[in-house]
Amino acid sequence: MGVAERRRREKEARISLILKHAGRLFSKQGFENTSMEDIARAAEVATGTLYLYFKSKEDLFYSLLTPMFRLNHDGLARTTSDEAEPADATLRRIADLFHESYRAEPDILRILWSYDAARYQTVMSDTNQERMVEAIRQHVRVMERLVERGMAQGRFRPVDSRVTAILIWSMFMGIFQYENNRRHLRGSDHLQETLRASVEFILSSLLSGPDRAGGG
Amino acid sequence: MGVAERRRREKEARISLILKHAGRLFSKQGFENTSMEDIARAAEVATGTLYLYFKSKEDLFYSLLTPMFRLNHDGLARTTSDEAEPADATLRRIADLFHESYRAEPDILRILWSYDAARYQTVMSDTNQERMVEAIRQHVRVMERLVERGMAQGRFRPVDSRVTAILIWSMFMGIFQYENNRRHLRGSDHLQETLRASVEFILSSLLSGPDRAGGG
Amino acid sequence: MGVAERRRREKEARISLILKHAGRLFSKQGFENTSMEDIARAAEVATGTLYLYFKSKEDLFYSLLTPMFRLNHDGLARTTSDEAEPADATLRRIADLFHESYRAEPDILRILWSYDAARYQTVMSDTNQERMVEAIRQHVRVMERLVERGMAQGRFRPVDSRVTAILIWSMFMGIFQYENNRRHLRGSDHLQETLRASVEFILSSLLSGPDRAGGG
Amino acid sequence: MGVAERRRREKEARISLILKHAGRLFSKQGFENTSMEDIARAAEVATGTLYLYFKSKEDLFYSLLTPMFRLNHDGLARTTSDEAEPADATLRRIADLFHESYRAEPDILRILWSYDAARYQTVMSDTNQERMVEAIRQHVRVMERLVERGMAQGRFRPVDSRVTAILIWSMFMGIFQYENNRRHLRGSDHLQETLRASVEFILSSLLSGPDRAGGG
DNA sequence: TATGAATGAGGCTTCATTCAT
DNA sequence: CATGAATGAAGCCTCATTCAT
Repeated sequence: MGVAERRRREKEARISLILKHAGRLFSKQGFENTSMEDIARAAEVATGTLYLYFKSKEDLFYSLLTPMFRLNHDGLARTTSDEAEPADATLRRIADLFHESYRAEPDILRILWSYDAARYQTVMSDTNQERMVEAIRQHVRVMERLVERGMAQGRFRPVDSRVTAILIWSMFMGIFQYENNRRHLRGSDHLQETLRASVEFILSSLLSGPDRAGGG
Repeated sequence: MGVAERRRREKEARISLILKHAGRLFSKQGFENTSMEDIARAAEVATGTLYLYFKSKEDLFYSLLTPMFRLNHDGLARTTSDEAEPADATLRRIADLFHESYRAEPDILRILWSYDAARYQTVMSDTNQERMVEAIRQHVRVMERLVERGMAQGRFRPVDSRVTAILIWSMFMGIFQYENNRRHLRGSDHLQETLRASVEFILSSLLSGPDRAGGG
Repeated sequence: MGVAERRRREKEARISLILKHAGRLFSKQGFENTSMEDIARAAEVATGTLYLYFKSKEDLFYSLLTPMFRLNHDGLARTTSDEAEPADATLRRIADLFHESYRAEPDILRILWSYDAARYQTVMSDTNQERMVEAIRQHVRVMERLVERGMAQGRFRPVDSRVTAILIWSMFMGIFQYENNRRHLRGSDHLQETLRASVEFILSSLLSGPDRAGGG
Repeated sequence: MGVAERRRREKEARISLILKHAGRLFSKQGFENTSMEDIARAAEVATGTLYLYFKSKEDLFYSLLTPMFRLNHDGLARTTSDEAEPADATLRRIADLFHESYRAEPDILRILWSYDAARYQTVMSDTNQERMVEAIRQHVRVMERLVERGMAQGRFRPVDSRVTAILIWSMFMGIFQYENNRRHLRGSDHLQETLRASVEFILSSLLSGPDRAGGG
């Protein structure tokens, strides 16, 4: 009994070990430039072991998306759950949530911001394509509801909440890409400060009347 | 002599034909999923012919960056050359310039917005890596000077011009990525309107005093 | 002691269970297309268990030949033991014996008729190769003695008993192959009737004088 | 012009060289035990070259069937075309035709006699399955018509022509298998004499009245 | 200069076999 | 004894690159 339990835990540990290294390699080198042998070597298992847990290279790649949904549902939902909180405060916390998510699992978030539907079409099943898109859509919807709340609270000037949500989301993703390159090339890490600056920038556009803030 | 001249022109035409099809295929299918034979077939030349003009697949890929610099130098420089123009007007024209560039050469611009230093490291020489980075840096610098001009003109509120330039640039690139996916998945094309909305959003943050505009 | 006895019986039961499923799979899918895991799953044991009883996949395969020898020794010997019986009657009973053997253990007989020395050379040890060949040789010898008996009885016209035995044996094996394909492709089962027709055909050639029969 | 012609001839020569060695290896070692590298090495070409001419290992295998149909249509049709010839004489010539075919292309004929519908199902497309089956069916039909002709000529006793055709065909294929094993194991080659003996055996069953012959 | 057939290294995947429990 | 997870060699196939014409 105890044995079965241990086995199960070891199996899960091994799977998540493989996923960790796979995510790291996939996001660093891309799907095509990462070989199954690379992953096996990094995770310190034999090539064949990968196929005990994943049906194919694609399957392994897709499995990385699942944790992303958890971030999505749990994290974002919790952060935005307090409807009474001023929208600008919530937005600041969202930026920090993204930043923390990045610190915890950079590879996962990178899959999100570098998602290219046209390129992944060849390597993703329709189902996974759809899951991916749905994850992004939900993120944008959270932003949209937040903007609406800000307007309802009288703190945000009236805007097109849908378009504004897209702008905010795009800005965040663009920052991830930019700062990631900067860190890779320069070694300097400005992600958090740029994210925060972007929030102030956004708020200085959205906040109405006396709340209007000066940027970062 | 006339013959040599014709030969030279034919050669250049052939090269640019190859580049056109290569750019199209690379950006549609990615670097690794595009074979040299794919390119040869699309350009209607033999496989071996590619190697007359490009030393390797990488070399061919890098050669696509050159036109990007032209956009950079020629287009952006010209668009921002009139120092007397109000910065907000210039920014609106920049957004349209980006949009036109995308219409003319979507593949080129995509290389820019999907640039991932870590991923390309394996497939790019340091030299080309540097050229790529320099291109982006110049773009950001143009934005930076524009923000500075806006402040000098008294039209923009005082901000950190460097950070703000990064935010603007990141927002543009994020929008390209987002709208490109949306178009691929939904078939609807909102690129120009989202770009324009982003400019108004930015300006509603930056413009000082009575000029402050309501967003898209 | 009773425990040891039970253990022994369980072991034998397990071995013969494995052999049953192995034979079924080998003959349906061929040696190379049948994996040890296939066999383990069919026999409802673990993969490793197979290696408790068989040194290798080859060894397992060879072990299937043993029952074939039993058919050979026991069945054929018994069927042809009555030296006083008219040879033609014996031949008819041999055909039925083959047919019954096929019904009981189709896989075993198939190994016999599809035996290809050149192909099996790579996968069989010389020893097993020899056992296989010896089995076939004994079958042919039984036929040969039968033909000789028929001639001695004055019922068969004088023929080369060796060659005739080969012809009969080849005909039987050819019929197995042909009818097996027909059944697989058409779903119709003509094995027994074709075997019987072949016996009558053979007898119409061999029987001398007034006994000469009309075929199938 | 002459160049194109030479190229075409070289290409065909290369294809038939590959086919020759592939056929040899496939029939000696079987489909699964023959690797593409084996074939490439035997034909003295690179692995990739095989894929210039054949889409897959299966495709290469199937391509071996085509020559078989030529034997079928051309050879058998020609041999049996003279409707006035006594059926027994024709049968003797058919046996020799088979023997010659075997001498010319043993691998091809072996594919025929070792054809196992159940086994090939996994490795053959339905189309090729059907072509294979059709080839065998045509062979049997030729035998059937021959038997009918023999009866019409009054040389053969009345029999079920269909069943008799199957018996003859099965006998031939069984002999190929048997003699091939014998030659492989003993080094002695009795194929032709056994085939001829089988014809005499068959005729001693079929021929009516005074023509009835004594066996080999 | 242009061609495209040929090359062969490298990637994904399967599976016989081992071994710790 | 029995298990089944882990191993890693080997197979099929692709494709960047070369070279004879």
